[in-house]
Amino acid sequence: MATTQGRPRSFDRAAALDRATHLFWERGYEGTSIADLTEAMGIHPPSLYAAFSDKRTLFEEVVERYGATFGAFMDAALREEPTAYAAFARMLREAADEYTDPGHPPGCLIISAATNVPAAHRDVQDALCRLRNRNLERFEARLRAAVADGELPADADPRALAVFYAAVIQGMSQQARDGVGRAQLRAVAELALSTWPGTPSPAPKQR
Amino acid sequence: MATTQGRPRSFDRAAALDRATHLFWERGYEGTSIADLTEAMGIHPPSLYAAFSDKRTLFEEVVERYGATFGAFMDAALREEPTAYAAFARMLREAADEYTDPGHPPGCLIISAATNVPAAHRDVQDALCRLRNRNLERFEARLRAAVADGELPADADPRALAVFYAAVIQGMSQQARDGVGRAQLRAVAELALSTWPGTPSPAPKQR
DNA sequence: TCATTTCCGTAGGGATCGCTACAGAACGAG
DNA sequence: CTCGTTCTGTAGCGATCCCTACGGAAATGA
Repeated sequence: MATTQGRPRSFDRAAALDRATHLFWERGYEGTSIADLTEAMGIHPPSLYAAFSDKRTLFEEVVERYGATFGAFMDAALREEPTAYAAFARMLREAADEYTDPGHPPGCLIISAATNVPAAHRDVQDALCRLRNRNLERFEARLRAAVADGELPADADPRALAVFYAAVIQGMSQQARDGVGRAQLRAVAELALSTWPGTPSPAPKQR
Repeated sequence: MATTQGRPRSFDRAAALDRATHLFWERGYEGTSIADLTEAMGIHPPSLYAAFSDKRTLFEEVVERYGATFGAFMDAALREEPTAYAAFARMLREAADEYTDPGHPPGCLIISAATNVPAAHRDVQDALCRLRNRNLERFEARLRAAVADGELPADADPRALAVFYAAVIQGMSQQARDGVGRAQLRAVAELALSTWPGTPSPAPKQR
């Protein structure tokens, strides 16, 4: 009964979604046309619309899948690491590696795929903005918990630290897209970590 | 002799350029159409093309003017401040104020106006990328000079510091576009400054 | 085999894109 | 005044945008 009736789909839906992810990642929502997508998928428009509804819905599915795979390292770090410092250290270091992985486009799709949009498609921009701000709130919550736990001093500002680390990560994505290499992004991660409140200034290679 | 022949232009070219700057700043190159521009300028397409050649050339003039006005604070800080620390401190603090100025769109046009681009217009994206990378090299040159002067320790890494501060500034632009306020961006600037090599880690108040 | 269901390729619709041909309008020069 | 020059509005070009109507093709179920 699980078998579908009618003519079966002649292409691999998951592979097609991968191609779409790659294109949206590289050129953004507006920069990727249906013609680009169908050409990369090796299909024709009606097949795309039958499988993915429309461009907007396809993009949503791409973003969702991106968050569950390439973007999952952030949630994992926040969830798995025992201390806030370990979580942010892991996030920053993995971001440096992830954003410069030669196996896919540089940078982060959620950060860069919908920044230039006509007024009619503002909702796409807003959707990614919401995802970014949700991440920012997760950062802040984790840092607030660290203050409550005593891991961070009582006068530490969780909101400011959250915005700072989010800004560094977004800046790393932009730098990766501008061609900065992995080693330099790793150095950026270490510099950002050296601001951690209470960290002795002789960090890895100081003094 | 300075008087022009023929029918005079019926609109203020500088004011029209301001409107164009505002639109490109807010929606980016691809997100802004000729119809958007002519409507905001209160003119019709032939007038725009007579005054600004074409969309690409208009955008270049907008970028140039932006760099000479809103974006000039970076060059000014690097040129006018006596020490590298003072230069970067001023840049970061002025970026926080500039990117959240309610008098114009949030963030930086050069950072965010051409990130999602179809393959055919890649050259616009590349032009802004070159501007960003040129800034990055200026950062590095100033930091390298600070090492040579003895302001920074000999084992400081000018390239890594340059990428770090550039990333923070780009991240601040993105955060401003996502709605983060001026006070929080200022806090981000102070956190970024606290990584300055040799700075004592407790730096709640500067100057 | 036949009916049903679903997908595929062709072909194109309606809207918008950047841009421009054209003719009339507003100026200076003579 | 007329002439030449430059700008302005109308109107529309070809290309591309996202999307879909349509009929044939390929599968299942009877």
